[in-house]
Amino acid sequence: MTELTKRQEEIIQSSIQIIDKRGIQGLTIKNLSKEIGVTEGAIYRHFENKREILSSILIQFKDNLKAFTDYMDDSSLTTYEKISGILNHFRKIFEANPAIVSVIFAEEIFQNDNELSKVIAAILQNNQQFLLGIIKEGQQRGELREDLNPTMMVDSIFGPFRLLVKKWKMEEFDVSLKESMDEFLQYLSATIFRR
Amino acid sequence: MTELTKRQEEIIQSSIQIIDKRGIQGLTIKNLSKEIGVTEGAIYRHFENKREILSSILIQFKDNLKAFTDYMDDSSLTTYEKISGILNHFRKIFEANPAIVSVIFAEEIFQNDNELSKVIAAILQNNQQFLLGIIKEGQQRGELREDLNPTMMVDSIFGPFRLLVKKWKMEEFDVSLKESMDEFLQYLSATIFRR
Amino acid sequence: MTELTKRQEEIIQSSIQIIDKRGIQGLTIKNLSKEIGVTEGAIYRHFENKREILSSILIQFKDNLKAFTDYMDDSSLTTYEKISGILNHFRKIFEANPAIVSVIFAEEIFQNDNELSKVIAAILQNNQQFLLGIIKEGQQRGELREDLNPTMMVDSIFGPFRLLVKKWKMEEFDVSLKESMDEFLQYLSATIFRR
Amino acid sequence: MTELTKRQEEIIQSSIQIIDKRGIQGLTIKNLSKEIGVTEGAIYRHFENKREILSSILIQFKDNLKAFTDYMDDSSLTTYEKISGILNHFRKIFEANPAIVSVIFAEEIFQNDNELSKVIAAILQNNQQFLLGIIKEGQQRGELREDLNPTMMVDSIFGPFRLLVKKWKMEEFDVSLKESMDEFLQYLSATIFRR
DNA sequence: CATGAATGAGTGTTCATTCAT
DNA sequence: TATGAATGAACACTCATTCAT
Repeated sequence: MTELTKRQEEIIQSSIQIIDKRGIQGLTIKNLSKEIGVTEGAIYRHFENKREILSSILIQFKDNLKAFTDYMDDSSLTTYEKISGILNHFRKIFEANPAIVSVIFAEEIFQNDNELSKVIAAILQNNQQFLLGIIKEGQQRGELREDLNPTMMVDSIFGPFRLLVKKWKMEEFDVSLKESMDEFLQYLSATIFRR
Repeated sequence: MTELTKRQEEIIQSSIQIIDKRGIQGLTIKNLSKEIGVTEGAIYRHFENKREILSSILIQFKDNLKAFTDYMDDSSLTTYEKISGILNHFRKIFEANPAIVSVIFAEEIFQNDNELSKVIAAILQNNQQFLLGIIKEGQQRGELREDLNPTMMVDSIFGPFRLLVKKWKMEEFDVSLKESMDEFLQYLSATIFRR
Repeated sequence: MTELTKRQEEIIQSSIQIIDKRGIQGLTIKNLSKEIGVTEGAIYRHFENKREILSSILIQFKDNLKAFTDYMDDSSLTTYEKISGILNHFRKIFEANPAIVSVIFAEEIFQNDNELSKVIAAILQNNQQFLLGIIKEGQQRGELREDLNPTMMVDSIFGPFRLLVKKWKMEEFDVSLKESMDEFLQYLSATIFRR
Repeated sequence: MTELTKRQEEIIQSSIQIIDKRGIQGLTIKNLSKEIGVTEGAIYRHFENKREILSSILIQFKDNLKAFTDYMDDSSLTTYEKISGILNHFRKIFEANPAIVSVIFAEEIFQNDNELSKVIAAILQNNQQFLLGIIKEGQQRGELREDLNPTMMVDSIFGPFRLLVKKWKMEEFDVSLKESMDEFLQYLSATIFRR
């Protein structure tokens, strides 16, 4: 929502990179400022405090997602297209900025901070609700198996997807995320879609 | 492997509890010693340093798992019994000590430490290999669908399982883990098991 | 002495206000610039540094006082009129700008700075000398009791006066300063003036 | 009330000394630890934070005063003896530890901190109430002039007394505090006591 | 005149660890 | 075994001041 200045973008990007490489404990103002090439105090011209930096990362991600789901909602696609659309959207985000995986898939990072952990929880909740809607609709339309619990279906999509992404990161992008995701979509076709 | 003294057990338990409640950043020697009711120096009688405490947590968990998989290997059970056996084993561990979820399912905690993150990776790897073996056997036996990629099946078991456990924790045990797990096993029956 | 520009006046007024509200430690260039509504750098267009601001406050006060005592000197008033004249002069200054009390009656503020603490000491010294002259004259004229030590009389005027003013501030102007000062003058009449 | 350890006493004494010499702004944990000859962190073994140090100074002073006024209350002395008793008690405190004057007579120091400024206000209030009681009793007994406002009498005792003490400090103990105080008591005899 | 960005030194505080007792 | 005191490095953050624009 709020526009970020160039320096703010830079700080956020560097923060994500640091968290990715060295974990949340590695994200110190000193490390951050060194990476950017300014003094520690300079950071505080651009963000009130460290929390605000973390908060900005999450809000940015959240806004991005919101824009996507809004767009998705009023599109007339098949259930399969919708589900693969969501996963591909995430994939592109991750491919463009692999470091963000370490932030988004590690809610523990924000455990310290009540407000931030609420934002993370909200993101997760939103995603699940959004997918749940699509799945229920898919069942009504007869595109998805009706004998399966919709909530469980949501978990059986996001659960393995997370694992796939994490593996891709851990194996340092040896396998293309696209390929393993396509395989997963095929797997889904074979298990939860009707034929 | 190494036997732990009573104090060491106490330290480990308290550490897990603290990580659960306040995250890895909350686990300081000061907090830990306060929780146990000794001075900070006393901790160092029992562990060389903080790393050793973290390391002990992981090794304990790993050993426990190893014992279970060893036992499981030579048991003559159906594939369904094996898979549900594994999940139930984890479930019981988590129910007995819910705090450990926050440690085991948050690999990021150990990102700082190369050696520790290898241990975590090994645990994950072991679990996956173990389940993969069972699944391949299950396919050969004709108990599991043969048209599905076995590796993908592993992910589609562990992925949702993780989500289930996390939800159970986040919702503060409102739903019984047993119930939601049974539902998940049913879901698996309906998707990857042959009928 | 030196004429101040409008912005300089504004800076000084805001500084006094801040010291009053938040103490000397609250007077930072950041706070100051925020209060005025400019950036921090802008302050340095008008004063060389923070010291100069503090210095200006004192010098302004000192000049004001000097003008008054000069005027008083050659006036042909009774001792009572002179003493009440002084106290009323202060009273009017304080009533017009209550915040200045926190600066003028808190010499500790300037303890850091040798030069500034000399200015404060000089102001105090001047006041005392001025009042001492009036008192000695009053004794010669037979208007004041001659059995009392003149220096002690000075203290017994300025001492309670300070307390009165501080109480007036602390009680947030519930009692009128005028009233309590009149009472004090009556008290003086009854104790050090001859009848 | 709370007993202080030797180190705590040392920290408090050094703090008072530093405030005396360099003002509240000079009291930093760095300065303090340097003066004592330990590292900065070491301070925090003995006080939770800087506030606690300041707080301890005040509470110590307050307790000391309370003990004295309690003792004074049930003593059968003349009004003159009581008043001179109080002033001499303060004098001895100040002579034994001149630096404390800079803390006790500079309420501004604690302006930052709501709780601490309340303690200072309470000390002042207590003293005034205590003296007020003595004065009213003195008037009833016919030892003090009855035509003078008792509250004003309190101010006319504490006001000049403060000034006397400050002068003694500023002039670096050139004049003995005892002497100027005796002179002040004489002055009081001549103005507010009956003869 | 003022802004926006930066610096370098400093602030209070916390941390893992050590060690004499 | 444990305590109590300490260290040295790090932490997030603030400060007065400078300077190109």
